[in-house]
Amino acid sequence: MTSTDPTPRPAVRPTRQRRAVAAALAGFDDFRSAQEIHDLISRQGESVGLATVYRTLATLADAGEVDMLRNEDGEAIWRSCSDTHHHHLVCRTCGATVEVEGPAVERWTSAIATEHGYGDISHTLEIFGTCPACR
Amino acid sequence: MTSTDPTPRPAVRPTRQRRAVAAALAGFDDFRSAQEIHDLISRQGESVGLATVYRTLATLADAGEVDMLRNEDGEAIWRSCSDTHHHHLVCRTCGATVEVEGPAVERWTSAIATEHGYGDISHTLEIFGTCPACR
DNA sequence: AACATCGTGAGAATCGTTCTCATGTCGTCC
DNA sequence: GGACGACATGAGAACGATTCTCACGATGTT
Ligand SMILES: [Mn+2]
Ligand SMILES: [Mn+2]
Ligand SMILES: [Zn+2]
Ligand SMILES: [Zn+2]
Repeated sequence: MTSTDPTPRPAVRPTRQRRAVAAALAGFDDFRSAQEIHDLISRQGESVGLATVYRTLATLADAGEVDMLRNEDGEAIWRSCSDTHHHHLVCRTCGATVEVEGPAVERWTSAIATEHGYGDISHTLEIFGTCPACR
Repeated sequence: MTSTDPTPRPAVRPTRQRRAVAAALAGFDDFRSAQEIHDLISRQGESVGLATVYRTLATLADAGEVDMLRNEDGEAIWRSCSDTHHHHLVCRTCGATVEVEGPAVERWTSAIATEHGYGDISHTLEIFGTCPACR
């Protein structure tokens, strides 16, 4: 009783621009803004419109291939990530990022939510600090 | 060996505008944007400039009297809060908010940070869901 | 009352992000 | 390989939240 493909997605075409964004993402470990990523690409000689960078990042984020979070100024920052649920420990100074997991925290959030009658839960959790290299 | 006042703050003057913002904040429990708060004030017959609303909210946030967080669109939203460290369980539909505390989570975040050599830690944690009234 | 300082507001300016739409590219079927 | 419909791109305009400017008002202190 295997169900048929439930989502006949329009199919994402492999374009030069998308490859450029993917390549840029592969080149750093910390979180970068769309504009920084756009600059990185330009500096590598390629040309990709800023709007396309935004569109591509949004697509990748939907697909769960990149994480997007907001810095203290509210700007969206992005980086490629593993495909499992996780959170981040981010250096406030240099941006160095560690992916962290915490089953206990996951359990706690859903317990709290249930306790108050909330359903359909999601959560955001980011830890900021100063990394060993920046102390 | 009591030290002298380390911070001779300029003293915040009690103005009509600041009272209006405080009164507006007292009128709701959920998170609202600066513009919504500005509208609330106007609707109550008073007139306070939008820039002043922003300035007052920022001051109150610095003083720890209001919480500011960002919704999924990155907009800053605000509400008055208790003076102890806490997090929020927010209804995605109506905004109903519950303040929650979790000593275990606090311990976990600092443990994780220490484990990776990070210092001077802070963190953000928000839980979103659908409240009982909205299910 | 006079003065120094702080607060306010209207509108301009910022700036990240999204939208428009004419044009380019991809995949597919002949 | 040419034709075609769908998807993708980019330049610039448009948007929208937030901040800045600066002339003017309010506060509190002597
Ligand atoms: Mn989690
Ligand atoms: Mn906490
Ligand atoms: Zn660092
Ligand atoms: Zn609700």
